[in-house]
Amino acid sequence: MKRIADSTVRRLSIYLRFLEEFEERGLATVSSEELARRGGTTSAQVRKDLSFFGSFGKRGLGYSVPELLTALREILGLGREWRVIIVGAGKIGAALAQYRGFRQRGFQIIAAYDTNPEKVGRPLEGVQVRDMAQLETDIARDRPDIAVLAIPSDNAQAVLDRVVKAGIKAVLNFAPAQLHAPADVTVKAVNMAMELEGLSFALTNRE
Amino acid sequence: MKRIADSTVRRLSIYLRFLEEFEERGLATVSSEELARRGGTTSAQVRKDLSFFGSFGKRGLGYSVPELLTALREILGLGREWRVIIVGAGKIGAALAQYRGFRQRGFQIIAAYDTNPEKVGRPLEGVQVRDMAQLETDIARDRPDIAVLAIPSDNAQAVLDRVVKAGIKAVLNFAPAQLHAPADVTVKAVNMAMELEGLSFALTNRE
DNA sequence: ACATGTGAACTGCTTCACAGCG
DNA sequence: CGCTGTGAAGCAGTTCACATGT
Repeated sequence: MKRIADSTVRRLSIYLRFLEEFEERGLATVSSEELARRGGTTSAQVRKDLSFFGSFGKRGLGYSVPELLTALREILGLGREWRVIIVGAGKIGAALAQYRGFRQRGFQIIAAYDTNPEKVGRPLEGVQVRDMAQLETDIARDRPDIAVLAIPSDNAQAVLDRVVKAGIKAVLNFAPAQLHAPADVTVKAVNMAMELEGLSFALTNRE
Repeated sequence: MKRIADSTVRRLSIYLRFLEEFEERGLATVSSEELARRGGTTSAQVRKDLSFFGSFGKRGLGYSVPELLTALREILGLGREWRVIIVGAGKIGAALAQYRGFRQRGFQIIAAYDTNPEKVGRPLEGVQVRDMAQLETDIARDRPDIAVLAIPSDNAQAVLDRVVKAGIKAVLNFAPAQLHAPADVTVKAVNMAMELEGLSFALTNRE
């Protein structure tokens, strides 16, 4: 398959949200123009994004909401359950564990990990906290698809190396560190400090 | 000033982190090559990024670590304290309130806001929780620079409108919703669900 | 000799504009 | 006629390659 731009995938996620909303409201069809307006982009962009994956619309009419919804879920791989582990049972790990948006879209949190003996064994927001020492054996047994790193920067690369070696191919990193992984492993980063610095830059450099 | 790409600003944040580390280790100079290797980019990219703001290096030698550090802090607007409010005292708000990386870089959290009377009045991770009803009057008095939205999607646009109307020009949004604001207001979004969907896509569409 | 700074070339994402089809 | 689907054009960000300064 042709390589798809990151920006395209992010917009597909956005369209998906609107379509879910439209479905709830019982709307039968939607135009690229409508999706664009809501998503802060252009109708041409919407059509181009979708065109990479097929022809989902009807000329002169627009897109069937349920049909496009199904197509987008398929494209994004949301037609199945993904097994997720959270590494780090601190405040951020806890916030993630209780986040309803995950389960809702098929991301099932199967366990959290921490080194702190105080936390190990106790449930965290309904998720079992296990000892980091078990990480490799657990991954071999439970075969999670995704690891979320909610740990300090210092250990982030070391822990990434461990989960990668154990066979994980997708990682979401919350540590404010630039991590390196093999090409067949996808690493996405959420860096709050960096976003704030972007705001600081914007506030400072406005004419 | 020429418009600076978002991607450039993000990379400057990354370089800043490495320079802080280099300074701690007492290194005097660093080359664009070294910064590139650590940051997962190319030396030409590093030099181009910096060139938008001036000439900070010495040919044949590289960049002075302390000098480039000072320059980057200046560029990113980190030479001052930024006043931040957190709207939403839930789990995510709590995780943000205790996050040490903020204060460390000059982002001072002056208050959190919530509608829940159980939470109002009690401190959250050392931050005072106030009633959302006071939002406008407090903003007028305290003049925060940045608002962080850690609230459910349903209210996110309404709350954004309120803080914008009260004079806030920079917003960091954690709600998984596409928000719209006037052009003179910078809105950055952190969307965990969307990042996970990006991973789902990557896992699904690999050849 | 070495590493920066930068115009030029390139790559790839976005926008345009219109043919195609319901 | 209206709106999609899509080549072509336009534009922005990245990479190249070398002149420049130490």
